Amino acid sequence: MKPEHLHGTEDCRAVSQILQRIGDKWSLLVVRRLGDGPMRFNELRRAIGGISQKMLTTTLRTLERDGFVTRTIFATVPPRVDYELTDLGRELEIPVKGLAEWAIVNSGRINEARRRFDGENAA
Amino acid sequence: MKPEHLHGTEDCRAVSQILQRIGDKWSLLVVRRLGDGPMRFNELRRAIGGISQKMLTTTLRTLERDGFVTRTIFATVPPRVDYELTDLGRELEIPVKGLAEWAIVNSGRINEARRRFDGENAA
DNA sequence: CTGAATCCCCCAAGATACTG
DNA sequence: CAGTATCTTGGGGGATTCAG
Repeated sequence: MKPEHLHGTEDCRAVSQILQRIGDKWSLLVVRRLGDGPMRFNELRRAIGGISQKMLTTTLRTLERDGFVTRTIFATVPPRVDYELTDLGRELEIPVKGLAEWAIVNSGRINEARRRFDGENAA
Repeated sequence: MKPEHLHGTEDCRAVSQILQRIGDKWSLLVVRRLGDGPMRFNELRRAIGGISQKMLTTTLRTLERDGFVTRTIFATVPPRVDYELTDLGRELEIPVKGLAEWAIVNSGRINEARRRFDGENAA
C-alpha cells in the first residue's frame, strides 16, 4: 500500500462501495433511529414509517452482516428481538453526521441549481 | 434556515436523499477525478474505466443539474467539452473526504464482520 | 411479534447503433 | 469527439401470504 496518497482509484472505489452500501433507501434511517438506543422490530418499523416489513428485515440483516448492528433474541412468548448499534455503527455516525450537516446546510443551493437547470432546459 | 437540532425525520430523509444521489455507482468516481482539475469527456471516460458512454453522460448531467459540475462547450472541430467542479462540488468533497477516510480505515473491520457473519451462517 | 417466502413491477444501467 | 436513441436485463423494492 502507498502511504503517500490515498487518492488512488482503488481507494475511491472502496469509498464508493461504502457509500452505495449506506446510501440505499433505508440503512441510514435505521442507523439514525438506533442511534437513540436499542429498539424492537416493529418499534423501529413504526418509528421510520413507510418501510415494508421485508425491506426492514433486509436492511437490518445487511447492517448486521456488516457489523453495524447487533441482533438480540429473547426467547419469550411473544418473541422479542432487539436491535442495537455496535461500536462500529456508532463510529460510522460521526463522518455521516458531517455529511448530514453539509447536506442540510447546502440543500438550498442544490435545489436552486436544479430549478435553474430545469428552467433553462424547459425554455 | 433552521438553527435547531437536526435530529428530525425530515432532515434524516434529506440526508438520505443526498447520500443516494452521490452514492450511486459513478458520481463519486467522477467527482473525485474532476477534483484534479477540468477534464474532457473521453479523458474522464478513460480515467475512470469501466463506465459506459451513456452512464458517464447521465452521471455528468445529473451532477450538472445539482450544481456540482459545470459543462463548457468549445465550438471547435472536433468539438470539445470540458467538465469542471463548481465551488459547491469542491465543498462537497470535504465531508465526503471525511467519510472516505473512515471507509478506508474501517474497511477491514467491515470485511471481518462479513466473514464472521457468513461463516456462522454457512456453518 | 418477528420474521421467511413468493410474486410482481419498475427503473437503473449496460450494449449497441446512429448523429452533429 | 461528444453525445442521443432504442432495446434489453438485473435487481431493488413493495404487497401479500405463510410460519415459528
